[in-house]
Amino acid sequence: MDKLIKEKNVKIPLYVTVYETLTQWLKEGKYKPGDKLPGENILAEQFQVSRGTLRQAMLLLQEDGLISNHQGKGNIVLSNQDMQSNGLEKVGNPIVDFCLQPIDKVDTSIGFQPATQKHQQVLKLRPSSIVAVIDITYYSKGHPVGFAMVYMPHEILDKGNVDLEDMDSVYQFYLKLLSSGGLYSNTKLRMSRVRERLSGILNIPEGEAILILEEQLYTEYDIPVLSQKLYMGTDLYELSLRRKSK
Amino acid sequence: MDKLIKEKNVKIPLYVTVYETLTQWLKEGKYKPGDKLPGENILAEQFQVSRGTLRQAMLLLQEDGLISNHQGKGNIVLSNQDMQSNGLEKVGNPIVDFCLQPIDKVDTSIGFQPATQKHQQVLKLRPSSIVAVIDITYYSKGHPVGFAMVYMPHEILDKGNVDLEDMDSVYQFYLKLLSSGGLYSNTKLRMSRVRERLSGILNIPEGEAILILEEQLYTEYDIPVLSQKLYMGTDLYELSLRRKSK
DNA sequence: TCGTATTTGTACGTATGTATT
DNA sequence: AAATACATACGTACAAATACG
Repeated sequence: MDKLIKEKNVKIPLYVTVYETLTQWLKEGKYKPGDKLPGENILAEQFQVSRGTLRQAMLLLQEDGLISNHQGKGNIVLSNQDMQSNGLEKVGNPIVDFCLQPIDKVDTSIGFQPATQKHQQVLKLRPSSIVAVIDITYYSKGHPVGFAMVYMPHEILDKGNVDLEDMDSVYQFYLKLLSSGGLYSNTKLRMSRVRERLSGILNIPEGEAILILEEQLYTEYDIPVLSQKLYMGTDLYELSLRRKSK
Repeated sequence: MDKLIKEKNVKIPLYVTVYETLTQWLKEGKYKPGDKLPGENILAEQFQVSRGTLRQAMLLLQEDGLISNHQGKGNIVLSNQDMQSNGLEKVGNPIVDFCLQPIDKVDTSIGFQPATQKHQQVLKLRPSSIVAVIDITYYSKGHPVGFAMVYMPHEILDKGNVDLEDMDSVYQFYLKLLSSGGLYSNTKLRMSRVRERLSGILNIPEGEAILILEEQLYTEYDIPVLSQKLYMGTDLYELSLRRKSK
């Protein structure tokens, strides 16, 4: 379990390489939106894999929203490939991903405090535990546009071999966590009013509306990794996502 | 294609019934968070299915966030089952689903207009097409809390056998569409300011901030079903969703 | 309209690889 | 080192939806 952030293994399953090839084909336009892909039997033979393996690749393509499968019809290339960007439904860094202006400066600071009762709950900590509080301010063109309050069990930071004196190293660790894979979240999104402290940080008058994203991140092992509150200034953010039917 | 809204077939695949049984077991607490489920071979034998079929059921459980699979370890029951509600990542009716107060009244109206250039694009219509504009106002405790502008190709409504004089019938059709399955969306979420018309409808002063969700819905066949803009009043909404790593 | 061919969906069985305990 | 458990991969067969003559 020492590898919260693990390197990819070199071993790549067959169905993944097939999936990657097919993705490439679609990107190249070898098959265009509306086209029917060759039948699964044919493709399987072309790739020299069994049909089952090929179907695993198809499933990945479908999850990406690249194709649509239908019994009797075939596998059809879909047209909405523009929206391939990382939507909100994927774990990432919304403050950076969805800002309408490029983030060009980041300011990080870190502190430590005993776990509050809420932290004990959502981060599954003991009362004696220490929680790292990472504050991150995001700037665009010299102005603050977003702010993050990240709560992380000290243990996690500890295992990450982070230099707590080097703020850049702390921020990089945070980014690496977010992109490390195998994470999922409980996320809540709402609007609220800017209050005292935030008003100073984001340079927004008190009482103004602001977008708040609050979430807990867990590993695939169900281990809490962090809890964070993200503040995004109005008018500067547009969150995109892909929704699917149940 | 006449069945944009289709009834479920009676035929239920084996792996789905297995999945449903397992879901039931977890709900009943037969296996608790942190527990390891019996091995796949054992479960397969219990259900009298092949291991492959059982694994299809496991995949569904995993997608629901109910279990986590790990090679060599087993299938572990996860703890975050509270958040089983329909998150924003699933197609639904956010104005109703995420309002902190219960919606107790809905006011629907409908009109028709030629497809604008934008509609022609996102709804894939010809210039001569007619678009239905459905306006829906949502009330809670006598006050308007949300507003929807739904644009739908006339064709879709037509196939739905909707009584255009009966506003309740129109709204029910809209709801049925949203829950009909096999849909996906391109969704954008942002904050904006209340302007003239909306100010009157939602009874909010002009210039106030408001949450806007704008999206296009498509069928699994890549056919545009509707384009809509949802307005949700501040402080009254909290959108929850589940994010996953790529 | 009705078969028939095509194509994907479901299900089984088997074997081997790889991670964890 | 060995046992256990999930992951990958192959092959086969039939069912069900669709397309087409």
